[in-house]
Amino acid sequence: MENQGQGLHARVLESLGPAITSGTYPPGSVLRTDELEERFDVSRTVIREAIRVLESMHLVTSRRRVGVTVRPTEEWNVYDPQVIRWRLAGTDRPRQLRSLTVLRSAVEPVAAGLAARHATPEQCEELTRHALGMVATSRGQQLGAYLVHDVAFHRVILRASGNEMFARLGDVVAEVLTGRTEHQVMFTDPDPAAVTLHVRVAEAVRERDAERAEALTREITAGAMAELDILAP
Amino acid sequence: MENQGQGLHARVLESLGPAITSGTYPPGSVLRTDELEERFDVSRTVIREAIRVLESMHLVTSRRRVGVTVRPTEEWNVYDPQVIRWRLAGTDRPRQLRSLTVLRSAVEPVAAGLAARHATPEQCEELTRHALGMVATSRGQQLGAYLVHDVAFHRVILRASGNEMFARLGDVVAEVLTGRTEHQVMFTDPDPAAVTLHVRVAEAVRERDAERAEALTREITAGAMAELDILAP
DNA sequence: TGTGACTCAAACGTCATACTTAATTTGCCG
DNA sequence: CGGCAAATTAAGTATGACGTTTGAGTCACA
Repeated sequence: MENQGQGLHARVLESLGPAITSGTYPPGSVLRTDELEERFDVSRTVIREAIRVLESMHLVTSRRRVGVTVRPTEEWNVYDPQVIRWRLAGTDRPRQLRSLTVLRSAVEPVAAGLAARHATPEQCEELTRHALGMVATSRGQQLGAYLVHDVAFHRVILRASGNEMFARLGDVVAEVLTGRTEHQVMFTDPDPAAVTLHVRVAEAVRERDAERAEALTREITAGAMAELDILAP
Repeated sequence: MENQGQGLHARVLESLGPAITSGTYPPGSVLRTDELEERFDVSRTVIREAIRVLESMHLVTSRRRVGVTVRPTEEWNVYDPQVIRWRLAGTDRPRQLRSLTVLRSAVEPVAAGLAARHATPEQCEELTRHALGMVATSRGQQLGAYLVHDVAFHRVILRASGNEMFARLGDVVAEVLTGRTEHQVMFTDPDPAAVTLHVRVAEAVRERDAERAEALTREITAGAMAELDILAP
């Protein structure tokens, strides 16, 4: 992740954002700028800029005479990568991982189907390389190296789909995969069946078999959901 | 849409945002704050707050000694509702409508399947009501009324899925549906087959038949893609 | 001629303060 | 009791001063 921008306003954000998304300030809570000013020991300017950003994420609204109010959860911009990161780092990480995994299960199969139609030869090669990398690192507690290939594989699929909306979910998928490895502290090696599926998806894309690429990816995401005890849709 | 926030910074945003997303300032362009200050005849405070928001959308980066630089398209937060709205209002609206429709085709069927499992009786009732509303307004140039029911129907599906990520796509779908009606200036009444499909989806959800709800919704989104000449995945 | 360190200035970043605007509360008066 | 007006409060805006980073140009030296 490239985050952690410079500047005081970023520092304030990195404190307020998680505090809001984790429920430290539940919806309806009111913050006052001069209070924050004092708490962070920064000028009004800085606080206001941070507030503006939170406002653009629909985490808060700012109204005269009343203060900065935390908005209800349903209104948050849950697709904002920053918000996703904050929530994954917070208390409802499990819930967050589940909803993101369901999203994956909807998007990735379709993306794989499109990738089979649109992937460039270079992308096919990348795909194969990462799938083989997964095979090579799937045994012997090389979870770190495995994760790198896994993330790269899914990123290529999403990018190769040719749809920019899908492509931008690469970061989200990366977070989910990383989170899964770190969270459940995968002591065991990855499921061999899943590894094989990735290899076969790479094959299907290379052979321009959209149907098969989609179906195989559906199996992968179904596995991911099963891991989190989400009943298959 | 509830937008068009108050305040000067919002006014600046509503001018800069579309200008950037439409390519008036292509990636790599550099803006200087004092130049903007003069152009909009507002204070630095206001400009800086607008810049912070654009920065949080990954539309620009602000660097010392160099100015505010427009970032490459691939890095934009294309899921930000504001950005979506700006792009839909701009020059590459057709391209935008296509990628959003592809996203719909991935998400909505899965959402419908989940809705069949999780929808409350109230939601089932809403669904039926809007489906019947679509039937009632599907003939005789009542496109406005039809659109209202159509949007509401899809919103309920997404919300009833129980997945917050899906639920938040309600606005996006609304934009797409509205855009379709307005853009292609639908003079003709809606396709009767599509109307029927909505009724059947409502039925399937009511009867808790996830498989059927998903399959029927897939037909709906396939139709939407066909309208835009997107080859079926 | 090429390279490296040094200086300078441009542009953003931060602060302090004064003033403006709008919404809520209070309280007066009918 | 009800409605309207004034006071109050907290955010919004403007402005001048100063700090910080960093790109670019310069100059000396090998």
